Amino acid sequence: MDKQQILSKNQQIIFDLIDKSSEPLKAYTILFNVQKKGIKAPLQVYRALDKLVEMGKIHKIESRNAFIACHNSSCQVSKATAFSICEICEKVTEISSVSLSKYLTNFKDKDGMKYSKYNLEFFGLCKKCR
Amino acid sequence: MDKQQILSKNQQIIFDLIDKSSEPLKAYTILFNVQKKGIKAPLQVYRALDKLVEMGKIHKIESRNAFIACHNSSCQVSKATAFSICEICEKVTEISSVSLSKYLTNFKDKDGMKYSKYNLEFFGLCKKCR
DNA sequence: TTACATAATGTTATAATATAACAATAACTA
DNA sequence: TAGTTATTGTTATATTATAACATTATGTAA
Repeated sequence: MDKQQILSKNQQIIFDLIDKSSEPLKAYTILFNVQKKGIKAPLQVYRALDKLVEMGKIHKIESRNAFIACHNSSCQVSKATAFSICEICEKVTEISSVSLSKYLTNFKDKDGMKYSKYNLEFFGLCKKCR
Repeated sequence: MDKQQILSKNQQIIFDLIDKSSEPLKAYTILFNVQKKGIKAPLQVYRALDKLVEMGKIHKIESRNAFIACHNSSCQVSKATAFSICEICEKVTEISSVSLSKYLTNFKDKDGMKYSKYNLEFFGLCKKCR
């Protein structure tokens, strides 16, 4: 899907909130923050989140049940995601390493099988917390 | 922590169930299956799961909220996990590739930071579903 | 421009996943 | 054997996510 596509009203409201956030946002945190904009129900949030993930505009941090905006300009990595997560301050950074994505995209398991889609989460301490 | 350590009663019951399962098990599926053994409450299950994950006896498949037994004999990979997940039949296989774990353990981000812990989930179609 | 299809929205209810708080018991250790 | 830590039991509740159904908006092709 094309990242340049136009967002619907709810999608735009929720994307804007996630995009301007400095940290991953959880669904109910999002809900709380967009209630003044008329989005009242969890399902409205989850539906927008699903679509935004599909489009590659945001990513879900699976280990945290939280969402961050994609910071890779290139579309093709939306199915090949890697993040670093600080175990103290919970800061999450999207990793955009060409060599890493090449390595993982080309990785073959012992049956010779390749996987076009993956999600990688690194854990450790960020600069500040070390 | 040492994988050879003795498990407590609840830990053993829950580990045995996960270990003999051919697919990842969810917490409430586990609960249902161990009620006849006297484990009645979700918290009893979650506490055992937490400990088993800590010990490296089981792993959590984050994208599925489910748990599988570790099938790597070597302890040192309990903090460096990789799985393949079939998007049709949901079959999950733990990947034990020395080159992959070496690559990821030695991976440095653009700040030169290394991460000793990671979780990688590959998605695609398994042999049967292709 | 209208009919049809598809996407998005709104709403209520409920399912599924996970933890808080407190009390009691068992196992380890000095 | 006293003190400490790990484990268990129990009730209640918090958090995350989806089902089901009705409605409105948008895109598309005759």
